[in-house]
Order: sequence, then C-alpha cells, then structure tokens
Amino acid sequence: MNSPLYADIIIEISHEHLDRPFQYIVPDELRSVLRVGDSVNVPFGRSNKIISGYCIELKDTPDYPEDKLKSIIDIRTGEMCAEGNMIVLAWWMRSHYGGTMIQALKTVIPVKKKMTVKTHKRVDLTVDRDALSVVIEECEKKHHTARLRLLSALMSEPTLPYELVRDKLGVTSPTIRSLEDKGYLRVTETEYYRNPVVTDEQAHTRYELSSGQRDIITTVINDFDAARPGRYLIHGITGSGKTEVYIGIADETVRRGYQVIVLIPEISLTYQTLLRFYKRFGDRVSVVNSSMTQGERYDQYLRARRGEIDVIIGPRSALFTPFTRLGAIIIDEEHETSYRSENVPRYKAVNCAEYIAGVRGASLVLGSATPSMESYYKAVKGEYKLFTLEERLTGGSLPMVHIVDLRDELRSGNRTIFSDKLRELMDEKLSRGEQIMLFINRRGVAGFISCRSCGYVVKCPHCDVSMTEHRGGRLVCHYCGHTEPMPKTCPECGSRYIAGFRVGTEQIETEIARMYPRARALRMDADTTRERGSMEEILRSFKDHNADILIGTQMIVKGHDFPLVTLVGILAADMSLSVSDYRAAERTFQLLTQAAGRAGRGEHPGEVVIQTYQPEHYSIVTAASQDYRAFYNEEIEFRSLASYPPVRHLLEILVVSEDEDEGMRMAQTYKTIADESIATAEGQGYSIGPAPAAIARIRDRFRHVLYIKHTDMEELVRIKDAIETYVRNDPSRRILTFFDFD
DNA sequence: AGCACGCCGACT
DNA sequence: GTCGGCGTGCTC
Repeated sequence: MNSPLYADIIIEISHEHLDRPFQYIVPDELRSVLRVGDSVNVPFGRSNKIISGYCIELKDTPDYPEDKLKSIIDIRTGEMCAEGNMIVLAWWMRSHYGGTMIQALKTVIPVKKKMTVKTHKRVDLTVDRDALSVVIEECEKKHHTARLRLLSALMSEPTLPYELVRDKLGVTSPTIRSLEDKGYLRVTETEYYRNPVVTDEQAHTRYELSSGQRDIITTVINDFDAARPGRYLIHGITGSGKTEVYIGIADETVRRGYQVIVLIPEISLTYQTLLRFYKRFGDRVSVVNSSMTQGERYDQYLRARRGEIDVIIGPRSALFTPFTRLGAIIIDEEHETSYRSENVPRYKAVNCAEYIAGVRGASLVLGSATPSMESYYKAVKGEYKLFTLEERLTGGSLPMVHIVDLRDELRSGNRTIFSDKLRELMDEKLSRGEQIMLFINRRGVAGFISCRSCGYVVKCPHCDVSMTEHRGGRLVCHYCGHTEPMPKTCPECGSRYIAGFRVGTEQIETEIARMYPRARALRMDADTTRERGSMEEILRSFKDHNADILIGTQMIVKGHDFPLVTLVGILAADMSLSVSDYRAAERTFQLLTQAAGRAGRGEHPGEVVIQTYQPEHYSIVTAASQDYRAFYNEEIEFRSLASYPPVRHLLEILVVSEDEDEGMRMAQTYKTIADESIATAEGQGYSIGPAPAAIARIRDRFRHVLYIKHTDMEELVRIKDAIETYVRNDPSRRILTFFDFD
C-alpha cells in the first residue's frame, strides 16, 4: 500500500483571504494520474460546494491536521494543465504585480474553450497528367460533365479544396467518391490551424545584411553557443533593418534546435513583416493575432506544445507559449504601451520576458527606435548589451523639421489651428499632388484649460493635475473633487485668451474642408475606427492615394509606410506634456519621433511641422533633431533628481479601512516594517508618508498611501512580502492592503 | 467570495 | 413561541 498522497490546491475564488494553497487528500484512483498543474474539482467550505482549482504541489506528508482534510473529487479533463515552470512563473508574477495566485495562473495558462477541431478536406490528384488526359477524353465522349469539370480543374491544379469542388464546381459527393474508388484522386481530411498566409515554397531568400546587422546576430548567437545567453537592446531608427536582425537571430536559434518567441505590439503586425517570417520559416512559424478567438489561440498553443512550430509571433500573451526548448525571446518596439497588461496581474511583458529568459536560459533581444527609459538605463549600466543601428537601409532621407511657436502665431493675429508655416507647406504639397498627415495628440487630455498666449495650464492646487471644464463654467479636479470658477483672464500673464483646448479631429476636418474644398481628407480616430477592420480600410485607402490628407490621433503614427507623404503636421505637440505623470516627457518624445518618421519615406524628402506652446522643452527640441541620446540625457537627469524610475523603483502601498485612525495606524506600522528592512539592506531607499490618498475616501472607506523608493526592485518585493506576511498573521482582517510597483 | 451560524426584534 | 434580519467568521 502506498503512503497517502496530499495535494496543495489553489481554489478558483479570487479573494486575498483565500489566496493560499488548501490541502486535499488524493484519492487512490487519482494517485497515478494527478500531476502538478492539473485542474481539479474539490469540495470547499462548510457546504462542500464544488469549486475548481489548480494543483500546485504534491507531497506525501500532510501539513494540516489530517482529520480535517477532504478529498479531491476528480480531475477536470480536457482542461489545459500547466507545467511546473508555468506555476513557478505565475508565482513570480503574483509577487511582482499583485493580484491573486489564481489570476496569475489564469494569465499564464490559456483557457480551453469548447474546442471544435477544425478540419480541412481537400481533393488530391493521384495519377499523372498523361493518365488524366486519357480519362478526361473518355469523360468527354460519355458526356460525364460533372466528372469532366472536376478532372480538368485537377489538370491545372492538382490539389483543390473540397468546398471549392462541391460549391463552385458543383460536383456532388457520390461523383467524387466514384472517382476516388477508381483511383484517380484521393480525398484527405486534415486538422488545420488558421494561418493568415499559406506559403507553398519556402524560398530561403537571404537579405543582404549590413555589417552592423551581422554584428548583432553574431554576438547574440556566439553568446548563446557559449552557454551565456545575454540580454540585448537594439536601438535602431525606423528603416534601419531591425526585422532582418530578428529573423537572423531566430533562424540561427532554430537551426540549433531551439524555439523562439517574437513579441510585436498589438496593432503593428504588418503584412510585409509577417511575410518575411513566413518566407524563412514556412509552416514552422505561427502567428497569434489579437482578433483570434480563444479556440484559435488554443490551437497555436497545442501546436507549440507538440513541437510542431519553432517560432511564434504575437502580442504580449504569446510570451506564455509552452515551448520545451526556448532559445530566444525577441521584443519589437519594446517601449510600446501595449506590452503592459491592463488587467490583474498588471504585468509588463519586458520584465516577464527578462525573468523567463533568465530561468530558461534563453537570449533576450529588445529593439526600438525610441527605447524606454528603463531599458536604455539598463543598457547604459551594462545590464543589457547595447547595439545601435544608424543607417537608413530602406532609402529616404531624414525629414526637415520646423518648430512653430504657437504663442507667436497668436501674437501676430493668427487664431486658427494652423500656423502660417504649416499652411504654406500644405499649399505647396497639395499643388504638387503629394500627401499630408495631420496628427493631433489627444491622449488623456480631454478638455483641459490652457492659455493660448503663454501656454499656462490650470492645475489643481492640491493634486497638481490639470483641471477639467464642466458645465456652468466651473473647473473640477478629477482626483480630489476640488472646484473653482473658470478664470476670465490668465493668472500668469493676464491674457484673456484662456479657454478649454478642445481641438479634435472633427474640428480639423471641418477646417480643412473650408480651407481646401477640393482636397480629399480622411479622418481616423476612435469614432471612425469603431468597426472592426475599418482602420485597415482607411489606411489602405490613404495608401492608394484615394485621399490627400489623413487626419488622426496617435493611431496614425504607428508602422505603415506611405511613400507619397511629404508633410507631417503635429498640431499641438505639448498636449501630452500637460498630463501629470512622470512619463509625460518620454511619451511626448516617442510620439513626436514616430510621427516625424512618417514623412519622406519615399523618394521625395519630407518635412515636419511641430506646433507647440513650449518650443524650448527638451522633449520637443530633441525629437525635432531626432536625437535620442540627447533626450535620454536630459530625461534621466530629471528622473534622477526626482527619484523616479528607472533610477529608483517605487512601491505604492494603499491601505483601505473603515476606520480612519485604524487605517492610518496600520499604514504607520507598515512604514516601520519597511524602514527596518531598508536599514538592514544594502543600497539606498526611503519611505514617504503615510498620507491620505489622492482620493481619500471612496464609498465610506478611508484610503491611505505609503510610498517606498529604493534602488533595488527586489528589495521592494521583499518589503511587500514582509508586509503581506504581517497582514496574514493579523487577526483582525478589517483592513485591505494593495501594492503597486512603479 | 459565499455560506452557515447566531443573536436580536417583530410577527402569527 | 417562531420567523427572518444581517453581522461575524471560516473555508484544507
């Protein structure tokens, strides 16, 4: 008789009080089958309600009074089960990004949706052409028209989809079967996986690589061969050939028998990029698309696990592809915001990738034209190997950039949204039949109040965020609720041109129609792209030169080559600078650089007009000169002075309580725990607060925040763990605690 | 989270 | 004397 077996189960209820393993007895009949990662049904609670959960550990001694243990009911068959390393990954994610273990498990393990195995029938010719022509002649004589249609189709194309034969050629299944019995053809049924492109020939087209490109590939692969897989950052301007480098690294890694994950930002999956991967890897590459259903994603997951593919390309969730021999993780446009998860656990793909690559011994390759401060900082410190690609291989020269001071425009009497310089250039380009893109940056800046004379922005005196205009001419702070009347004149310079900045894409469109009645304009924003596929349609239409001007929000600056665009107008470059977030300058720089990069991709040189109220701001000046390094130096100085990431890491602890004093006392206790931990550790750190949160009370619960800043992220994780343990042992569970990093 | 248990008031 | 209100505490 075996010794009894026990299993630690994470219950599928997302609540922090239940976010720990519960132990169950493994019944005899499940002994040999139950594995770590399996999804099981267990009785839970006083009423023994049946709840599902995941087995995260098996052991042969109980660590809970045995008479209180219940038994596992059964294994949920057909559910996806996770390997041990996925559970370790979920554990790491939970401790770094918060949330419960079950939430972490669910992001790492794909859910299996009712899987209807899609099959694909096809008709194959089984005899050679000469034999076939004999049969065809025979059919002609006998007036077997249906057979004739099918056989002559097979003459030109030896493989045909079954549906085509049945629907388009109108051949019924008895006819097909009789031909099959005679041995002329064969009907085969295969499981198929949805791939956007089917290639029959894997032309190993080798691109001519520059020495810079080859250098990167060689370094990465040599490190990998020497069993020292490294972490790399490729800083390469648009058009410098990063994709070829990715393909080269992936190719070499695959040749060595390893698999590769390639992450791309959600929308930038361009057809050309894809095609290049297909050409190299054929059926061994798989693409996960954000519009794919869960069943389709699951297909890809299974293929990966069965070892049927070598390369997966997809958005951040592709990071959790269960490859058995992972050799490299490549992240394109590493700075993109779509690499941060919106829901719990709010993980950052780049950090997770770094962790996964470390654990699995894979190379990590990041690439960007405008690297995030975090990654570049690591590169400067030597944690990443930095490569720079400065050559523009795709042709086209850097655009000429004009900065226009909007305050001067007002002073000289121009009250429209177009500066004189921009109008002049628009006239010129339109008369030459070239295309124009107008870009308005509206992210998070709905209706703030600014002075058009001096650029002053009305901010809340308590929260330092922009005030929003409400009906009845009052200004309201969306954080603390502070209100004040709308000022008549600017408090800074006395000008009366102070008003809500409500320029949107529609206004620009109307203005364009008035100014250039004969120009064809397209508008692309959240309103016009609500329907699926309409974004691609607008972009295609613009590319086909069905319009002269494309007006849009940030979504027009990503990807896409428009060779006929010779002018890009950025109407209010500093709008994103008004957002109260320490990343505001970084975002502005990235957006401007990308937008400017849209001009002059073809033969004609491009021009860019940046309109701004803050022409001297470094994020605008450096974006205009396309000087990333200069921007980085200024910005890191600011981050360093203000102790912001990446120079220091930030842990926010939110304490929610019904009793105000009790909450404050608890926050104070946490501070003591944190301070003790900081004092005993290496490196520098300090705590700020506790203080009432920006929103001090929600639904009669008081909120206090405590900030801990530290140079070492892992130290912050340790502090968080220490506080979590304290919370767990606290008998009065009346206070909720939440953590948030950076 | 979700459910049972329990200690109070208002009712047949 | 009983029904049901929700507050309290526990779940392997």
